[in-house]
Amino acid sequence: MAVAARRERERTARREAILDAAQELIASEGYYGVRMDAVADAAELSKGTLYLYFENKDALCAAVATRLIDEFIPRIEGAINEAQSGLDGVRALLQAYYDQTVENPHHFRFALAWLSAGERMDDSTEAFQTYRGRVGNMLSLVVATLQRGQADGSIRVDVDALPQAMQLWTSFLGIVLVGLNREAMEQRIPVPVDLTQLVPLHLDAMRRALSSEGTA
Amino acid sequence: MAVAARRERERTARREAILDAAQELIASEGYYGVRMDAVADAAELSKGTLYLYFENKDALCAAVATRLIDEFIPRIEGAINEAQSGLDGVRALLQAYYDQTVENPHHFRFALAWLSAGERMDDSTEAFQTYRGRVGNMLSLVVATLQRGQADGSIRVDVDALPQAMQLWTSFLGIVLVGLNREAMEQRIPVPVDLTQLVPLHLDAMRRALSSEGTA
DNA sequence: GCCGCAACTGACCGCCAGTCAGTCACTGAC
DNA sequence: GTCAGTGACTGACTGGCGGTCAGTTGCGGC
Repeated sequence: MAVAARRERERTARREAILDAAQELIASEGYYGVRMDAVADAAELSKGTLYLYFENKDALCAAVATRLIDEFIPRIEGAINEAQSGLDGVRALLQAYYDQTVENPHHFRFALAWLSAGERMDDSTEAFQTYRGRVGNMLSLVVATLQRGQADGSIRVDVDALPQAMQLWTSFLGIVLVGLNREAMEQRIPVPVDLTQLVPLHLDAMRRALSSEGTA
Repeated sequence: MAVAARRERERTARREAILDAAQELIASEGYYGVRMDAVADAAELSKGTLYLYFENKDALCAAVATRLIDEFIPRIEGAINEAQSGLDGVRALLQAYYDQTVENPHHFRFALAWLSAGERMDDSTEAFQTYRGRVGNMLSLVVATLQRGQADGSIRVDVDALPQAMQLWTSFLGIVLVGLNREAMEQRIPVPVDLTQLVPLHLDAMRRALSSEGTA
């Protein structure tokens, strides 16, 4: 059936077109500002059609976030591979993740909405499963980099790589969150502080915490 | 005018009653699940009346969050004061904040919504100003504890206390965020990990990063 | 007894995610 | 050639919720 094959191609093309439209709108309006009507308009479709391709708004957003992660995981891998040691690799990983996220913060905003929404976000859809897989890939990168550092002697070996990776990643979550809204934050928080130092300070702290130097 | 004084008392009492109702509903439904109609019902008022006491939902939530912070800042201060050194004080502060937040996570969820909502949350209201003041108080506690540690020699002196406090606090944000949803997270994240270690691991990392030992 | 004023009410509005009965265009069978 | 079947698509509609405002109520002062 050549027809079925063409239908399938057209279907994925349309899906991509919807994602293009959604991604652009998210870039200009932010996750919270996007309306499904606007996505439909931009994709030159009616709103009902969107729901033939994505189960709901969250699933659509998850698909966009997956795309974004796919774009920048290779760049982060590149940065890690250039590092001289595992410990330097950790620094490179975090810095690359931060730089990428500042450049395009939308995948991060989505992850945050997911984490903080608790039960209110429907994460049972297929698009979400795919997204979760990507999050797993990111974490695997962190674990692998820690293990590399333990193997080459730059990172202390008296902790398990997996929980330590979670600590590393999770603490960085907060740093990125505040770093992203640096300017707004400096006004919002009723304390005069220069947040440009936040990332370097945190990287230093993590280096100290992870370095094999100082371990008996 | 005794009448005016009584009116004033009644007005603040009513405001407190609304806050009571809102706080209870938030505790059972979560910040995202609370509806203004439900608050009005619980307070035995009509919805319109709520808006005579609070400019909008965000302002009401900010007022509830302020209450919650007011309840537990003293307990955190107590924990800090019992610590032997500034470095121990940092540990005590974070641990106390974490324990309090696990017990009643709603102030944290609100802070998170504020931080991640960006421009979409109206933080110009008076209730919000008050709330911001409380956030400032929390941060001041962190700064003071760091300075105490620098004075007593337990914390390294080669960094400024204020930016370091921001690093400390901000990185803890992520830890608390994930720690709060520990069980859900362990299922959600596609990596088998025991998140109960997260907080102790982070406290150890911070101790290493801040300790004066190891500094030239 | 009546006026003024503040508190309060609840029907109503606008916004937006999500739905579904109906239309349209194409395809393959005869 | 035509006609029934099928999948893609449509857009008016629904429901939920934050927020509004014209109208009501009742207390205090005169």
